[in-house]
Amino acid sequence: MKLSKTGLGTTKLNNIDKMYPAQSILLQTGQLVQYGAGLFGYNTIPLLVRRNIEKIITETLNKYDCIEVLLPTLQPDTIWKNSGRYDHYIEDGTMLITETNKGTFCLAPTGEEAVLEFAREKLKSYKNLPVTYYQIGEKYRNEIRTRGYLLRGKSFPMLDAYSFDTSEKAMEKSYNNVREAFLEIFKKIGLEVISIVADNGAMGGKKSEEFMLISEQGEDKILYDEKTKKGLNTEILERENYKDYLKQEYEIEDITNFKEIRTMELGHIFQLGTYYSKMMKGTYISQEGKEELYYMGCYGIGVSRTLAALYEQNLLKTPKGEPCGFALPISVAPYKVQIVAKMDNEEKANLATNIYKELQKENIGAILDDRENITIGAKIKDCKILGTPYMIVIGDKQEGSTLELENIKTGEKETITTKELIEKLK
RNA sequence: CGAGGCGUAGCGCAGUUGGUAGCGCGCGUGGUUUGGGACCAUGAGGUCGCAGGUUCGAUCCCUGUCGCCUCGACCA
Repeated sequence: MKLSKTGLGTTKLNNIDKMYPAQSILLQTGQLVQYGAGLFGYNTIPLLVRRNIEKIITETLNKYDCIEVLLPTLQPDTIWKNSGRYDHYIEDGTMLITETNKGTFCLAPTGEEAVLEFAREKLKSYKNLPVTYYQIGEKYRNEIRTRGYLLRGKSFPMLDAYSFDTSEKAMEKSYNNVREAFLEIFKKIGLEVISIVADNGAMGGKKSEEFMLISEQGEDKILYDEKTKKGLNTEILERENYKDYLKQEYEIEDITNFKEIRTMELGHIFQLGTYYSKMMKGTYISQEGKEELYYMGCYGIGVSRTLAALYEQNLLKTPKGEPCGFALPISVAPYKVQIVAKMDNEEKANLATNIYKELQKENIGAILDDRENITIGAKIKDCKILGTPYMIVIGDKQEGSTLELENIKTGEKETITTKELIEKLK
């Protein structure tokens, strides 16, 4: 990507939001644009980071034998009336609807109804099971109160997955399969996420766990024990028989050593049992020729929330402690290296352009800062604002074709040839 | 939905004890610059969120309303 073609100018940061500094920088620099509470437009780099997160999700889930599908986000109201959730979601204002002369349509806040419609078409026999479907799609929730910009919005991309099984035991197996996949996904993205006991709601079903990132910016309060790495959402304590629940399902007997910390919920998984399949008549024919209900599980990852968490976690600060940008992990950074060059010097401009072309040839994402009439100092600062992990400066100090590569996060510098650079970033 | 805060130029903010507005950054033009956000000159850009009321006159006072942010409640 050539910076001169992106429409991005330089922006001096000022008065950064203390609560969410990284997102504040994204907004000030035009990388995110806010349209209203919980409604955002994405400029190119955050969008590509988001795609990379989605790519990690899909590749990992595929590896774990999950099947990618796409369900409509605009759905006829009938499927919500069939499940019995229509009135509930309308009353509490969560679901957005559109009235037309052909009936009422719902913007889906979640996908259980739609996926059951989908499953019924094909999963008619025990021979078709088990199956775990998943999709990444925009979800719409008219949140009463949005929070933390991307952390809780009204329109947001979410990964939602649903497993279909013939028995409780099989459901548990599918659940654990997705659970493993989720842990792998967060690890690949570069976020240290813990899984903790969550409330499984009024829906019945046995287990439910949340994938939490420990962060003061989070809105959840959990009790966590660092030694055993076990934790639970404090909402559990409101249940009558929480002690039995913790003991039976999670082998947690004593929580006196657990400390209260704040976290961001990035993922949530549930064993649903037959709750939805009963309500929506989701059945298959068993080996004995009988009609039986699906055992279901459902699983979600908030993609935009994960994106926001990623930026916030990789915030850079000046020596004085002022936020000044971020350096994204190489696994999700769409552009690995930024080439900052003195473009008014033909020799240096050519060197920069050649490196850029070589990297392109090797399919390594690179940014060439070819904007004219911007001082090199400003370009160097801009590198931090875009989140590029590595930087090459071709300026007055440049001699020959040996390059100086700087790791933006650590500030470490090394001299390197173009060949070595390609090897390193491949 | 309860409580608090804030709406003034693209962004961040001043300000007017009532006489229709400024600063920094950014943006345009000309020139000098170019290694950790350069400088000079010059220029453009605002129904002071919206609607009523009080007043000779309201961005400022009053009432209402909308929007945004935070705390709480809520959160498949």
